[in-house]
Amino acid sequence: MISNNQMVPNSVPLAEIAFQQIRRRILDNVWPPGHQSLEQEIALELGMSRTPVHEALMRLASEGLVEVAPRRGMRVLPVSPKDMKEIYEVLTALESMAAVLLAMRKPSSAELAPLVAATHDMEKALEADDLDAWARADESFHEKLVMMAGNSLLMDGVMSYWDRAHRARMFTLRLRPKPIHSTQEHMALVERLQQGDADGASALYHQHRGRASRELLAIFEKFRLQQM
Amino acid sequence: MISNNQMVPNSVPLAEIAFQQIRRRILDNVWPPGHQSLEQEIALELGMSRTPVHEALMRLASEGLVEVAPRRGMRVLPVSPKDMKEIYEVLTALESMAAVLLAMRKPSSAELAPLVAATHDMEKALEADDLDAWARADESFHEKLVMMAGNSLLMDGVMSYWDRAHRARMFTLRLRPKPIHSTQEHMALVERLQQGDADGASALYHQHRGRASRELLAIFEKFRLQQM
DNA sequence: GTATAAAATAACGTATACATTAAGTTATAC
DNA sequence: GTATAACTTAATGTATACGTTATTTTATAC
Repeated sequence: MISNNQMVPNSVPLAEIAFQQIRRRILDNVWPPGHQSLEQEIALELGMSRTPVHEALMRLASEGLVEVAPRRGMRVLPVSPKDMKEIYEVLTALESMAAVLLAMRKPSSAELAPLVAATHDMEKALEADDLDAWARADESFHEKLVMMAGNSLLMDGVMSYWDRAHRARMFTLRLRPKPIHSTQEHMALVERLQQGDADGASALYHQHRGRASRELLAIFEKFRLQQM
Repeated sequence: MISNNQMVPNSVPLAEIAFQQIRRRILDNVWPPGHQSLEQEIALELGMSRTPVHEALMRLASEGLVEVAPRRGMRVLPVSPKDMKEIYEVLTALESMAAVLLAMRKPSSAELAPLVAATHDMEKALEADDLDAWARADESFHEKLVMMAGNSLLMDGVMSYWDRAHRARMFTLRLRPKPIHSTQEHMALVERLQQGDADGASALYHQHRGRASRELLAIFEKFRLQQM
């Protein structure tokens, strides 16, 4: 049995692995909001020393997923209704800018085909009553759109903010009214993009995200989810 | 002589100090784009060990101010015209959202007074030909506006993106045409805010930032600043 | 029995030690 | 003389050791 202590440090830093692993546990609700862990515990669980774990926790804290209390390690942060409101406002700003940038490029229908395909996937998932598949297709639509805007900084920002909203969105997925309007709104948006109608695309996007945001926050209120 | 090695760790973490110190050197161009330093050198200069310096560098890298090359330490990143274009697109999205949020709150004139005051400071600075004072007043206007929007996540994001654009803006401050239109645009914006005209405020903000962005990029082209 | 003070324990921030790896230099062979 | 290979050097990533501080527990006094 090989038992030296640095078997595979090859090219992927342990700090990066720690970051990804902890992030995944949080996003998948394996570590639900309020969960606490000590650096030492995490290090042991991940088979590394405290150093890379500490570095990962600092990063996760700056991304708003955890808080590091002075003496009781990290704590997975809940997402309050206020947080969700703020996140959605930022996302609406960034994503509608992506729509504007894309519209100004006057994309061809060929270029927009993946968006149409994703929208069809949403429709099919809805007919099959597969909400998870619907959520995946919906995320895919928005991701493709932001990617096509051609601004990598914008893309990075959007992804970071998505992370914070992910758990709340998953939680409310089965509590909110069936998202029957989304496919129509997506198709209308694609049409505007193809016409190069930046203002129209922006307005539609604001409307689309505004509705989603309102629905989500209404559920939060309804279920008295002060935190989740 | 006291000579133990942990004299003043009281309350402010060294990693935070390292982050601030290095950030300031970069923003003030003490370490210009392209400047390289080794972790050990920085640690020596700041009177601490490599550990907190390493942590600070990771953070600075994630904020886009430096890059950590595999073996030659950190390197201060230049800001390319493409970077500036991307940063300004993101900032335009976030700040115009701030204007929308503020307008929807229908702020009183008392609340908006600081914005008017900052605009007057800009005017005075322009008359006195004091470009540094003008830049400070201009930044103050935008900062106050974003702060008043009441979304702390938005505020944090804007500040982070400002950091990246700061050096380029300082550099072009004396190369671009005198910013005589800014005060008018600011006053027009304040008027829209006071009327609660969210769409008008948003449109004006886009126009305002769009003009600034075009002017800045034109200078970059003119001076062939492939990087700075 | 309760409250306060002191001591012990535990966790993080930081320093230091170590190992891996990449770059540079030198030596040898053709 | 040039090219390739091996060795030396140096810098980071990670592990470990240490010191400080906060919390908890225990002991003592009222």
